[in-house]
Parts: sequence; C-alpha cells; structure tokens
Amino acid sequence: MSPKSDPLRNRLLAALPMDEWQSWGPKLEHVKLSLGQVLYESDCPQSHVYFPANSIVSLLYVMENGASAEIAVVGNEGVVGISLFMGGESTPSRAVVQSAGDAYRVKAGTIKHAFNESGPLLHVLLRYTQALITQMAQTAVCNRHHSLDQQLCRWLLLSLDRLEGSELHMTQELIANMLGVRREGVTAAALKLQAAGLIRYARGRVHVLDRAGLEERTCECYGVVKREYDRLLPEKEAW
Amino acid sequence: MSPKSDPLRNRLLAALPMDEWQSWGPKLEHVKLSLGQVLYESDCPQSHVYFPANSIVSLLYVMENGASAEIAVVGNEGVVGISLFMGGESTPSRAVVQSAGDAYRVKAGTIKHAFNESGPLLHVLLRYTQALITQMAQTAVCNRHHSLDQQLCRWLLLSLDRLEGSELHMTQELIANMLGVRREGVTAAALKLQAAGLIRYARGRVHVLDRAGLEERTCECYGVVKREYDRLLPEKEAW
DNA sequence: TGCGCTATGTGCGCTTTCGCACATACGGTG
DNA sequence: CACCGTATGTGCGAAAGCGCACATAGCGCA
Repeated sequence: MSPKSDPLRNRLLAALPMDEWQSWGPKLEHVKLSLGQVLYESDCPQSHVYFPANSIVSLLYVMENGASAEIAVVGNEGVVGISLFMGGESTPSRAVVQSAGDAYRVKAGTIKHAFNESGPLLHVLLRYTQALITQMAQTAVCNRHHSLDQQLCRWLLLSLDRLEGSELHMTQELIANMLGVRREGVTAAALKLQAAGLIRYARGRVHVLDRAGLEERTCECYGVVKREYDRLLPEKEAW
Repeated sequence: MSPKSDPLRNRLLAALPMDEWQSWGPKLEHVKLSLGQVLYESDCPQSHVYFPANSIVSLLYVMENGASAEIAVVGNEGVVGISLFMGGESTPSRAVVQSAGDAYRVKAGTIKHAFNESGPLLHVLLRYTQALITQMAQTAVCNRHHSLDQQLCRWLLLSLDRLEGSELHMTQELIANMLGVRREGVTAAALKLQAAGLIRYARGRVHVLDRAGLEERTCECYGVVKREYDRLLPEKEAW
C-alpha cells in the first residue's frame, strides 16, 4: 500500500487493533476531498463518516442571516460525521473542506450497524451527548454573534425548560458568571426585559411572566438547541 | 416509590427499556444536590455520573485568571459526567449545581464496566468525541473572552497541527468566516503578526515563521485543546 | 502587455461591552 | 427597629469590533 493511500495516516484508524482491521480495512473507501467541498449539510442525513488523512474539515454553523462561525476543526486526528454513531443521524451544522487532500470513508449503514449491537443505555447516552454537543456549539456561536439581551433570553429559557414553575433563584451576579459577562451588563439587559413586562425580579429571584415574549426576543440559538433536544430525546417513545 | 424519589423523573433513565431497569435500578443512588455544590472539578477524576431529576447543573470552564463561562446546562433531560463513558475519565471543565434538588447517581466503576464490553472502534470514537467536545467548549469560551489577535493565533495553530508543513492556503476572508468576525479585523490582526515576524502572507497563503511566537501570543484555549487531544488520542499506544 | 478580478489595506463614525467608582435599596439578624 | 451585608442601579471614559466606503496591489488570462 503506497503512503498516499494509507488509511493509517488517520490517527483514529491507526489506533485500531490489528484484528479490527480484518473487518474494517475492506470497508474503507479512499476519496479525494477538494477545497470547499461540503461533506454534509446542516440537518441533512449523512451518507458516510470521513476519516481525513492529510485534509482538514471545518464544522461550522450557518446562521439564518447567512453569517457563520466555525465550531471545530477536524484533521487526521479525527472523524467527520459523529452524529452517525452518536445516533442522531444529522446535526445542525455543516462540514466544509478547509484544506484539500485525502480521506477515507465508511458508509453510514456500515458504521451504524456496528453500533446497533451495543446496549440500550449506550444509545440513550450517546444521543444525549449529541444534544449536549449542539448546545455547546450554539453557545460558541451565540457568544460571537448575539447581543447580551438575546443571550440573557436564551439563558433564561434554557434554565426554565429544566425547572418546574416559572421562577429562577439566581442573582444577576451569578447569571453574569454563567454568561461570562459583567454583572452590570446583566442588570441593563434585565431592566429592559422587566420594562417590556417579560420578567419581574428582585434580590435573586426572577419570575418569568411572558415566556413567549422571551422566545420572540431571543436569537435563533435557543430554538436550535431546543429542537435538537426534542428530536434526540423525545418525551416517551422507545428510541 | 414516592414521586420525590422516582428516578424516572430523569428523562434518560425514563427512556431505558424495562429489562434494563432490572440491572440499573439497584445501582442508582438517590442524592440531594445543593446550590453551588461542585460535582466534579476541572481535570479531576469523577466518582459518579449524575442524572438530575429536578436539579440543574452548569458545566463551566474556569480560565486561568478566574473568569468563567458556562458551556452548557444539564437538567432532567441529561447526565453529568459524560467523560466517564466517553472514555476520558475527566474533562477540563467544572460541574456546579445551579439549582438545588434531587438527582440519581451511579458509581464510576459501574458505568465504565458497562461500556468496556463494547468494541475497540467504539472506544476510539468516543474518546475522539470527547476531544472534539473540548474544542467546541473552548471555542465558546474563546469567543467570549479573548481578543481577535489571540483567536487568530489559536486558529492558525490548530490548523497547523492538522497539516504537514508550515503553510496554510487560506484567504483572510475565509479565516474571517471561520472565526465569525469581519475580514478587516483579520487583516488588522494578521498585520500585527506579520510585523512581529511570526507569519508572512500574501494572497491566500500564510507562512508560519515562528510557531513558538504564536503559542506565546495566543490564549490558554489553544493549549487546553491541544493537551486534551494529546491526552485522549496519544500517538501510538494501545488505548 | 494590459485588463480585470480578487485579495488586502485604511479611514471613520457607531454600537456594544468593559472597567471602575459609587449610589441606592432590600431584607435578614440582632 | 436599626444595622449591615448583599443585590441592584447608574454614570462615566476606554477599548474592541462593526459596517461601510474606498484605495491599493498582485495574479491570471486574453
């Protein structure tokens, strides 16, 4: 096998024990990735997982207005298309080739089959992990592009979704810590929300009066995260 | 079982099929989480995975200067301590209780044992996923707290690590897209780096002249991500 | 050789957020 | 009920980044 077509150039593949190679080797397809090529589109079913050799792939989130932010980079240390084995099938981000080169890929069905043999707990946890990853990615995007006001709305809604009732026990100081901003900034944003009649608060208690109003005022990030959680972790159905 | 001590309040646990309950039920320990309680500390071995019932836990990254940013929130839809089943054992973030309440936990050894039965490919991919997650988390932190100059250094280094040689084919426009900033901002930052003799560039080609210089100028985020990748995906050793 | 496209450099006013200093106000404790 | 600690409100000037407009400059192709 010539070095140019050696799957071992990918470190994940290289890490597989010899006996695994018996089965995985024949399933790998060598492909050339060209600059700008899109390996998967946001929310679309993915056909393969890609193991880059000397290419680089960017995972990026494209916002409704077209602006974008990179969430992560993948090179020969990794794999593109984790949602296929995480169980979610797709993700709300796009994978674009940032540096042309070689890669190896495996069909979606093949990789999924390998994981379907594992237990139910595994599947539950992996699906959850994918939702969590979406939340992290969206946090990064939101930090970059959206106003403190919008981020506060997002934060309130995400917290509210995880609580019974409509009251949060949380000082502005604490919220500022969570969002990574100044306490004064949170004060200013909270004042606006209160003036708009969306919340009411005092000394470490925040009452959400108008949930729909918050949803209107927040950025798309909240919805993206919410929908991913709902999609990946539905209320009851058997997964 | 009274509602107050019902593990089914956690949606992940609720999603397990009945026959799984036979084995997992007895391994769950009911615990009260109090406000501010730290479930695990950055880079420390984690003793349990926690399934929140009506409590909320924040995952946050604490920077060297003490400033912090929340990476994600976990409530009854999730689990705290994914690194235990991802294979990394620890993560560079901290888990803090944001809203007191009940949770159920399982000993680290128990959960790890359940996963050790699965195949090597699974383990490789899960470990990689954890590294990727760290990169996303750090992106979020970096977007919030660090200057464009530092972020450009981080980006160049992360890309360089994934390439042979010291040249990047990438216009400033493209880099701006990746970082989610204006092209002019990248121009300004690149000029500074060039003036400092760290890089040289022209029309879509960037030569890195002084890698150590970039590492000095970038924020801690690069190092955090790099070390996590090195730790989770070592060059050769059998995992 | 010269034209045109694309990449890069620059100026300017605006907005958001920061850092700091300090004012106010609620509420639990003695 | 008075006090004090903590929570919240406010007013600066400074800095970073944005949006826009436009200037310059290198490379490829006719």
